[in-house]
Amino acid sequence: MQVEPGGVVEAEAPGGDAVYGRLRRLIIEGHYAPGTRLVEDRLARDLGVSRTPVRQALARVAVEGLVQLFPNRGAVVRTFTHADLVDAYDLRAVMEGYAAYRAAGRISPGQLADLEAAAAALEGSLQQHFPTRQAEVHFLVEHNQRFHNTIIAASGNARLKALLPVVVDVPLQYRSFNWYTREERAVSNFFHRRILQALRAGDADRARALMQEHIYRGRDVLLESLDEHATTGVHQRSSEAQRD
Amino acid sequence: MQVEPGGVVEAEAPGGDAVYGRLRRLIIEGHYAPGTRLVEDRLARDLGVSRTPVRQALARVAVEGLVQLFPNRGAVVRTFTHADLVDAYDLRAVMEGYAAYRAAGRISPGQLADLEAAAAALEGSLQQHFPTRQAEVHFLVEHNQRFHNTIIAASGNARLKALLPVVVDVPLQYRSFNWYTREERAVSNFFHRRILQALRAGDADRARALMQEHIYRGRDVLLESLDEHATTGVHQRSSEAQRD
DNA sequence: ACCTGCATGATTGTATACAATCTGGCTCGC
DNA sequence: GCGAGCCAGATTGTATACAATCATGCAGGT
Repeated sequence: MQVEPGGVVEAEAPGGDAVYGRLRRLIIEGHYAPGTRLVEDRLARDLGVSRTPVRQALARVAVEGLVQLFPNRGAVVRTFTHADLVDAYDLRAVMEGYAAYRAAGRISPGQLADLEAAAAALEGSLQQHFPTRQAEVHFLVEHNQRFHNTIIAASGNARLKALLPVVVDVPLQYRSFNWYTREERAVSNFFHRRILQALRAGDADRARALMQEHIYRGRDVLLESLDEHATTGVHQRSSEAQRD
Repeated sequence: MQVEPGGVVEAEAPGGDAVYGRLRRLIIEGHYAPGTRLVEDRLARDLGVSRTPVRQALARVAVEGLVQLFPNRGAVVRTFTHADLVDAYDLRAVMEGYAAYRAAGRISPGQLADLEAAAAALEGSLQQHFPTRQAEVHFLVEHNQRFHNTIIAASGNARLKALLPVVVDVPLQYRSFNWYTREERAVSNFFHRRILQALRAGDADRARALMQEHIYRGRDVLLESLDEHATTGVHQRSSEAQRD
């Protein structure tokens, strides 16, 4: 979540450099596929700057876990094994479940309205026509993030808000499978509505349970899709770097 | 936790630079107090390297949240408000509670022995004499980390293991208050024993409950101590912006 | 007296040059 | 024919120089 132009992790951290945000976005959106070797010189040319800010940005995304750094041997876009994805989603379920639990007692009317709007946008998108598949995924990701981010913000725990992007921001390439079928999207919308309802009622336990199930469902769909396609370089050996 | 010389956050990331680990340690151990402005040139001289690796390291600790970066105005060691500490400990309770829950079904005999040893070391330290207060705190921190890290490792969730240091690694300055009184240390040891017992029995729910209470207790003691001392720049509102 | 605007010093952001290290293939010796 | 050691290319790690940006203090006008 939170992949804004100045896309930052720590709630505030506005700066450092814009290169960081650009690189982060490129990785998350899949322009550099998992397993790709990131040579500093090449990135520098791609981004139109020198190696210095590139190195900076690489160090930062490495802390987030989006790339792996090998001493004296450079950076590689992190590949996620099956187990990695399971771990990430399990953890996310715990953390966002906790966020929903806390949000139940604190969420403001304005935030409830935001949730309502995001849920409605996602529902409306089922009838909407998009020029490209990519545009559609972008739309879905954006409003889905809005929904989840609003709940996280409503939890009132700044640390949680700052930390969750690191858990959630897995390359889009993986996540896009979540909405592969219309049926799955309908199920997802169903959970959004139920979560919203629980938050309105102030039912913390139920909000958590629903959120956790919502996330677990996302995990299962993702893993099934990956197993079917079996491409996408999920189990790709890191030694094999794609040149372009 | 995990403040080893090569101290890294991502489980693997061995390199990048050693400067990162050193800077990280300096901040965590309180050599640079919260609120201190970190001028690159000065750090470079302190660490005996040029500004380049220092910048690198600053970017990384900023992602972790140990320092705040202000564009064109440099870095400042992060100050923790009362609310920040509450948030961090709440989150830690959730995450480590989850770790304990999972560990209950998976922990190995070897890991149980490690826990036993760490708990025994902490208990023995009550009768032990230390040359300085600092040496004592170091000993306590080390074995306490060993205890907690073992459980986290036993949880079998790599992502959790990689992420927790970011939540837990708050400047030592704050944490050292946790063991201010002998009584508090005894209580802490009591919980270690009970947690160990629950893990041995494979009682996941109980392990989680005990771990959470253990952490909440740590939080309370810390906050009370801080309120009493009221020094330490906790509520320090330096010129820089508070969080949202 | 106070506010505005500029000059100056300090500090960050970027680029480039060079040293250290690794990878891969080749030769030489067995 | 085959393996150990070395040489060359590529790439990372570090240092230094320079440009861009910001804070501060002072002067001058209203």
